Amino acid sequence: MELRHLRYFVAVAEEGHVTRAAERLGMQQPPLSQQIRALEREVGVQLFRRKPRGMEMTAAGRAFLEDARAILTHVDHAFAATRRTARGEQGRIAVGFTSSAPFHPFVPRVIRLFRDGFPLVSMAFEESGTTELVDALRNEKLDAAFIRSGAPQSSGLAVHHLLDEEMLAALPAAHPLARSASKPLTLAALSDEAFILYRRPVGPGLYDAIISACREAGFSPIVGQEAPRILSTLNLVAAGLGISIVPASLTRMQMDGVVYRRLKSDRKFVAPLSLAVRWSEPSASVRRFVDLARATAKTFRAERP
Amino acid sequence: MELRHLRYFVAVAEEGHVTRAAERLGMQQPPLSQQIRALEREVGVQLFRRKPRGMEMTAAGRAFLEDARAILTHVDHAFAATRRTARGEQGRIAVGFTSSAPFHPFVPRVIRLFRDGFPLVSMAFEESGTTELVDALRNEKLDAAFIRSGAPQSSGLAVHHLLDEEMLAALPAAHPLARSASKPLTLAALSDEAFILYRRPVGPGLYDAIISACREAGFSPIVGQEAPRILSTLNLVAAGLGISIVPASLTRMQMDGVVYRRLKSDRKFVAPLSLAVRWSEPSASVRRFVDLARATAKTFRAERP
DNA sequence: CATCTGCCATATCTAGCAGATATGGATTTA
DNA sequence: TAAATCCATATCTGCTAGATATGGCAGATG
Repeated sequence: MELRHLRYFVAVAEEGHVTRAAERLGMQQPPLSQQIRALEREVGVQLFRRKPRGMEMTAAGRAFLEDARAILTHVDHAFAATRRTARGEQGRIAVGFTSSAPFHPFVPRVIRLFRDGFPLVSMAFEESGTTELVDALRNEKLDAAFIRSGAPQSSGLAVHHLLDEEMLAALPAAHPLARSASKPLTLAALSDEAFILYRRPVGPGLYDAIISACREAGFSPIVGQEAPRILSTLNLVAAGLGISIVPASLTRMQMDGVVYRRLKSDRKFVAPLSLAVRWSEPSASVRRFVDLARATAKTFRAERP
Repeated sequence: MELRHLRYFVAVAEEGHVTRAAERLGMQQPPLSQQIRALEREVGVQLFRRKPRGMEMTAAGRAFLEDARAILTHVDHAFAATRRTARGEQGRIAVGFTSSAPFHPFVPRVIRLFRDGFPLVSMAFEESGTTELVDALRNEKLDAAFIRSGAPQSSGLAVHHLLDEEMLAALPAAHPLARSASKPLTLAALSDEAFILYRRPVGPGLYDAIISACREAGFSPIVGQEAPRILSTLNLVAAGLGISIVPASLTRMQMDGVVYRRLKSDRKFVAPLSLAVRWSEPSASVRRFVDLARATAKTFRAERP
């Protein structure tokens, strides 16, 4: 039993006439007659009554016609869906991001654009620290992740740098350095402060960037507290336990008791935002997502140099 | 593209290994490899990644696997459903009956037995006069009908006699002849009465039977009223406009103002109940229904001779 | 490092069968 | 009654699915 039997059966059922059905199928009547017979023998049921002027379906034939049509339609739909999947227009993508990434208007913008462009691709989201995201990528639990690392030393992953975000000092509102609103601070001015930093094993990217920048400014920062999430960091600053250095997009978070200050340094002090994916054979949907993110980043950077 | 391509694809997808899938399918590895290639060429999508130790599905391949499985399952179900239809275990049957037929316990019993025995056969019901039922049978609107005729002269129909039902006189409660409860009436005793009869074009079976019996008793009945339905007949009797002769099962209808009397005659005065179907190629479900009705009638007659 | 094993791909051959062609039988139409 | 219509059966032929032979590559083993 093959699909051609179903195609032949449907044609004869719809025409009610073997010769006309054969024309429609582009073949001769006798073999079509024989194929219908073969089908009846295989099902073990008489599907048609032969009349002097055509064929009339039995009740069993009518029941089979419904199924035959549905099956042939399903085959067409299966082909189409498979092609859409291959083109990245359909499928599933699991995206992760660090806790600071969603504050940046870029990330929601990429997600919106992707959803608008590929409505048949279902998206799942996960928020975690960088280390966990990298593991999840490796384990194929996630397909892509927005992270704050410039270039983690992770084999099997491709990290696409998207953009850099200015880093600001986050100070307690009552801090003396919080008063001069218009003058950027030097890092050196913070050398005696207790720093509240994002926990390194969770977010190595930001941690390392801050340490490195302070080293370059001539001091090793006093780490007073480590916080498990970016929001905990700001909470501790608001409580007056110390200062921190955070990506500028965190200012979108109206946090009482925290004042943000720009930083002046010899080299632009920025936090990178990158998209990490596995090197090994990304699906077409993932490739589409990466391409869109990179194109959007390019546009974003052009809009605000 | 044929079903065998789907069968081959599913086997390879499930085994993740061409050689093992070929064994499972009872063929050699090279032609299976070629057929998978042919399928990929036809869909225009890479469904597998070839690895040194087996095959790994792409995202498109995974999408296609779901569809392929569903299609193959649907084919199996289509065969099974078609066979069930041919055996009369599935399908549809439209049954009609005259307005007096459902009062007989036999009819609901047949319907219940059929429903219990063939739950996959859907049933539709229609109530009408005999003439209309016969037309509907001819027009293939109905598949079977319970009628009151013994043997209508209708070409193309087969009429299966099921059982006979005693006829009773239906009298107004205040009628003088209503008083002697235990003695059967002779038909001759009703010769001066106005008869209320079921309209002949609607129900020729009962009408003719009554006229014929009266003729045999030596008189021609005075037809005072004709009624369109059996219930109308009893309503007019209750109103005192005349008497009627009705099948005994009508006594199950508790009608105020009507008294039923048995009739005494030289020949048993009965109303037949028959099942009519088309001669031409009844579906298996209809054949099943007829067989069940006849077998049930035989049982019924044995229970009450 | 060389050799072996495992596994898929390509090439060639052969048998089976789908479709073409010829013919026949039954019914309907003119 | 003859011709037309329409499905069925028989025979033939070309195509392709599957069998067989062989090759290439990667990984495992000694």
